[in-house]
Amino acid sequence: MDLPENLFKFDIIANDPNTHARCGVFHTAHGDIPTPIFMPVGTKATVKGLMPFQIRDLGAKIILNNTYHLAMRPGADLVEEMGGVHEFMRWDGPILTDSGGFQVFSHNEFMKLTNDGVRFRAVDYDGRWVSWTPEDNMAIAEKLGSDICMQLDQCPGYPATKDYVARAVELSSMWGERCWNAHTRPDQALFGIVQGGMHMDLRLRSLAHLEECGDFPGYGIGGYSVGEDHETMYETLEPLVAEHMPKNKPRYLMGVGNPTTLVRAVASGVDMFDCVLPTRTARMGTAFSSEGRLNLKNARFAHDHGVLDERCDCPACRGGFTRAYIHHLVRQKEMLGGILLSQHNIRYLLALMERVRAAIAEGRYAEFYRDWMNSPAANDF
RNA sequence: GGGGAUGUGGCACAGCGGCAACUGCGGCGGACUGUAAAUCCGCUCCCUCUGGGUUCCUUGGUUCGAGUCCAAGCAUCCCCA
Repeated sequence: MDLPENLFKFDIIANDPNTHARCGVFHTAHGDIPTPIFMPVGTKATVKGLMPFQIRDLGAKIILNNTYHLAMRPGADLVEEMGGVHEFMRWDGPILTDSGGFQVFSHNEFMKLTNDGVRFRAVDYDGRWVSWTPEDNMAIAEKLGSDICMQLDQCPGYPATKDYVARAVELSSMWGERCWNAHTRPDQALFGIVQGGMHMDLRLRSLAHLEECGDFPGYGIGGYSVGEDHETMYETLEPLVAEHMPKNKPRYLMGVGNPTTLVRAVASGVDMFDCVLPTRTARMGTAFSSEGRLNLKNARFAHDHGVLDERCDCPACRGGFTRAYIHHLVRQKEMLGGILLSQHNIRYLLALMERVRAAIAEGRYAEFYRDWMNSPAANDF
């Protein structure tokens, strides 16, 4: 395979003059990723309910898969045998695989640290104990063949004692180094992950260690949106990103998909986001809109002739599917309801990010930010 | 005409002497942030609501106490003529 010369380079196209926002392009073997960007989540090698061409038509440039889930089912060897995860799921654009650290550590009662890794129960599958080292995790990621893989990390929840978070930072740092040393696949970028909870000193320690142990082509920012309120998150997130993280590398705020948080985090200099929020809430009957969130299950939509959002160009809105119809689908638990809403919500976030990029490119992000914060939707997210 | 069965909250069902009454559906609302999630959680007789009032086809009875037992009536369903 011929690898492009600019592989994993991050070209910054514009820096907003009044905020820390920037727009750029990150180059991968399966295509360029414009930033800032939102990445739809397709945990088990599928964005639930959507065909790859539909995901592409919504404007998605990169999607997520999950190493842990795919390792459990159908197994990394099988995916490799089938030609890698792109071929397996028939998506030829960039793919980022999350390590599974989030999953492993979200069930603390079924997890224990070992000398060189973790043991945990595959609670969502057969419940058996699985042992993982950072090296194992890299081997799986390489078999899957994603364009970007994430280091194995420990994601502490909130609230957590500083001591506990400090240990998570130590462990994540050590694992980041081991992942860096174990990772060999040249067409796959490995991102380190900054942890440290709501403690600035721990965040900086985590970042410093990652910078020492390898030349990561990008950095994840983990351990936010784990139960803390928004202002608590911004207290450390904003200075961390705006003042301390390397400017020439993409910064990926993991697990955040609230539109208002996206807009604000971009102003601090975040480049990438992912979140299950648009797709999960879609399947549960919620639509994102310029009016805020709409719960399509509500009786008030039963006779509503309007589309989900007049300003939206998603298939559901372009197709003229009324709120009344989608209300009916959702209430009857018809598959199409979740499918239409998933497309709508993904499009909502991708369109938002398109406007974000345009605003940055034109040097008017401060204005965009102000307008967003004054919009009716801003307070509802 | 004869025989049998059943009547419980919007619907379907449970209940076999201590019940404002199990459960499911329906209805109303909420949650969802690197997907254990097309899931989960409330509320759903009335009121002046950490209490009170009326309920289980109707009426009467037995009992400290009846949706539950007895009697009569009404209604519905099934079988035989």
